Order: sequence, then structure tokens, then C-alpha cells
Amino acid sequence: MAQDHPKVLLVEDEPAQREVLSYNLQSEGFDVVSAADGDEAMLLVEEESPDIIVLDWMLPGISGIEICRRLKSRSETRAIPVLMLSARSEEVDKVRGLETGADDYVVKPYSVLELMARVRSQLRRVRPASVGERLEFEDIVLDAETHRVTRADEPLKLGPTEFRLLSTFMEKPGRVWSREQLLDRVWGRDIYVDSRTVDVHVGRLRKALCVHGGADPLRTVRGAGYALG
Amino acid sequence: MAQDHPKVLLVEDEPAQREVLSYNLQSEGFDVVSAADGDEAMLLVEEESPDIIVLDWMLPGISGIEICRRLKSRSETRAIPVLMLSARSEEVDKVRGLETGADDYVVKPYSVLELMARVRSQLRRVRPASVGERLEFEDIVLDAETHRVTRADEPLKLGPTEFRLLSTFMEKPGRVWSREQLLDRVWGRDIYVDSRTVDVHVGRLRKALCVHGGADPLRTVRGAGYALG
DNA sequence: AGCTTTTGTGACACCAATGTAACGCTATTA
DNA sequence: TAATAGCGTTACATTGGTGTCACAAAAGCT
Repeated sequence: MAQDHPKVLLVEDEPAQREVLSYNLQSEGFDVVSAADGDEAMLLVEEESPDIIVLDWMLPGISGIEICRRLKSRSETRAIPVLMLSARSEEVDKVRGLETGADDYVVKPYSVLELMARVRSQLRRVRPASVGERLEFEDIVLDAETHRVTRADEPLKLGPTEFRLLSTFMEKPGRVWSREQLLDRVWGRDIYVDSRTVDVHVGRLRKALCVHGGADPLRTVRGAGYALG
Repeated sequence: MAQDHPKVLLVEDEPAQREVLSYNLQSEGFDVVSAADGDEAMLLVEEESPDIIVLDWMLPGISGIEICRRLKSRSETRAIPVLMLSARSEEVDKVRGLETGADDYVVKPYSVLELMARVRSQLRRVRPASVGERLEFEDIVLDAETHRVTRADEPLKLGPTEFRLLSTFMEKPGRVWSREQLLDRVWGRDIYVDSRTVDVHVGRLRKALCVHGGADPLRTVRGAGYALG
């Protein structure tokens, strides 16, 4: 199940600053992951899939603005909102920050209260960003925007988990996903669920997909996991 | 309505300031309407349906913050983003500004460049919002002009919130909106309201739509949100 | 063939998500 | 000023999805 606490990736090289911010964010109820430099940040973006990134402008290694650019150019599933922090107050920086893709901008010294308000504000904006996408595989069509799935033009009824599961499979037809990968992807990281649960849901998904009598499009790869097609 | 140039309502009592901003906004390609005080502003909101409002905090007549509050309580089609200008730089003001319903906040003396960037940033947020005058879905007709809704030619009675809610749904029939997205669009950013409140209003909207005995056109998508059709 | 490991699946207790009535509050209206 | 309408919250009922388990079935292995 999706964690009810939004995950914040905090990128700040100054340890004291990082500490303070992390503490404050946590006491506001966020899950916080922090990085000290740009490289670590990019790594954690992949591994942790944060809901929002609070990003210091000045960083050793990859600069904040560079991170921003890379994030926006990723053909990733969803755009993660970026809140940029900076010690430089010149207007040019601000503009460049916003137009490079930062979604908001706070100049140091900022007030913690303000920062919190802005983080909340950004989160509310894009939170469960439904990726307006339409996936197809053979006669199966999944529309992320309307949350509708059809097979051979017959509407299917899927539960939330089955929907996410199918949507994962359809993202890369043919790819074999291990149970652990599926747990990460569909259930969310830091969730303790027996990996056999995946089997059960794959079973349920199969039943739902075949309800109007088509062939089973899911393939079991013994010892490895499952795949579509 | 001409979509290409977003319309900005500029509310600023100082003529020189107004002139400068208006000029700059126009040369950025915006349509600009300006007001010198709060009363005029409220009037122009009705008449011009701006896409965004740039609002000075200190105004003769109705204060900026008061305008903000009134805007949020109106039964308009959608929440118009408000960018607040202020000469007061205390953090408390900022937070209060955000939580009163302003969507962003710029402290004087601001740079014109920064202001432009923020205006664009806000517009990016809500842009694909239709300013549509008349929306239809099946036998439901919503007239934004007259604020009237009919179903099967029978007039319906909706409260302001239900009206905005329905109008959001009708903008993109079939699309699933999460509770957070609905809060954002219908209630406005930075209004901290429990997301269960959405459920209640959807319920009220349902009751209103079915009052003459039609089928319920709203779809509940478990774990995701609501959609029309 | 026997035996072991992996996967399929029905049953079920549990709980999270949703529907809804009721209530106190505020703003608007008469 | 009194009355009314709309709002946000809460509490409770209800539904239906979920995770786990136990056992059956299938696939490897020797």
C-alpha cells in the first residue's frame, strides 16, 4: 500500500543545515531521505522515488541546477516537483531556477515555516500524479487517465492492486519481473508483505483478464518471476 | 474565448507601479486588465474571467487578503490562481498569505523578471483549464456564464462548491481525479482541508444530480478518486 | 517413479476505503 | 437581527479489497 507519508529527498551539502531541515520535515510527518551531493541525489532519486525534492543550489559535484535539468529530461514516469534553495538572491538565478524546471524557489535565509508551507503546497499540487498514459498490449488497453482497462473492447473490472500490477507489466511487455521488483513497484518500498502475495494477485489478475474468455497473457517464469507476453 | 494569450488581472493602487507591471506583462504576451482597488478588482474578476490575478497586498478599499478570501468563497468554475505582492517581508505574513489562499507570494521590491517567471509558473500549473462557457455531458448541461446546471432540461440546484466540482469533472469527462487534485482545483491551493471533505461533497453532488431520478453519472475509483462517466 | 521445490488458488479473517447522516460554525440573506 | 444556506468535520455503517494460510497442482531433480 502506498505510504501515507510523502517522501522528501533533501539535497544539502552542509551537515548542520541538513540536520535542521531533516528534523523539521520529519516532525511535519514526512519521510526524509537526504543526500550530501549531486551524485548521491541522482542515485537516491532512482532508488527511493521521492514525492518531492528539496534541492540546494550550491552543491559539490553535480550542481543543483544540473540535477534539475537531468530530472526534467528523464523520460521517467512522472515529474517529481523540485523546490530549490539558494543563497544567491540575484534575480537572474531565480528566473533561471524556475525556467529550468524548478517548481518553486526559496532564498536563504528562509524561514522554516515558509519552507514547510511551500513543500506542502507543492505536494498537494502533483501528489498522486496520474500519469496520463495509454498502454496497449495485444487486445488489452489500459488508460491511466480514466483508470479503465479493456480487453477486446470489453471493459474489465480490476482492483487497485491488480490495476497497478497490470500497468507495471504493460510498461515493458515481455520483461520478467521478480516478485521483489513487483513488490517495490506495485506495493511500494518499505512495505513488509510476503512475496507469495504477489502470486495471489497475479492469479487474481489472470482471472480478471480471462473473464471474457481470452488466453492467459501472463507468463510464469519458474524461479524468476512473471512477465506479460 | 481566445486561448492563446492568458489574461492577467493586475490589482495595484500605485499608478506608476501599475503602469510598469502592465507594460511588462503585455510585452510578455499576456492580456492585461488592471484595477486600482479591491472593489474594481472584484468587479473585473466577474467581467473578465482572468486566468491569474496579480494582487497587491495593500489596497484602498478591500484589502488584498480580503479579496483572496472572497475569491475562494465564490461559486466560480474554478479557483483562479492568485499571486500576492507585498511590502511586508516578515515570515508570518508569507505563511499567512499562502494559507489564506494565495498561490504564490512575492515580496517588494521584487524584480520584474522574477515576477514574470512566477506568473508563468502559476499559469503552467492550471493552464489547461478550460474557460469554457458551456459544458455538456450526456444530459447534463453546465453553463458557466449563468452558473446554471440542468439535467434532462430540469434545472438543478447546486451549492458553489458542488458547482465547481461538477465543472471540474465536466472539463474532462472520464478522467479520474484524485482527492488531492480536486482539492487543488476546486478548493484552491494551500487551503488545508481534510481530503474526506471531497467525499462528502461528491456525495452531495450525486444527490443533487439524481434528484429528478437519473442514474448516478459519477464513478468512484477505489484507491484513486472520482470521475464523471 | 519417488521426492523436493515452486507455483496456483480457494477460503477467510481483517481492515482500509468509501457512503452518509448529523452537527456546529460562518457567511449570507431576508 | 433572525433565519437560512453552505461548509468542513466527525462518527458510524458498509463494502469490498488485501494478505495469509493451507493444501493442491505442477515442475524439476535424482
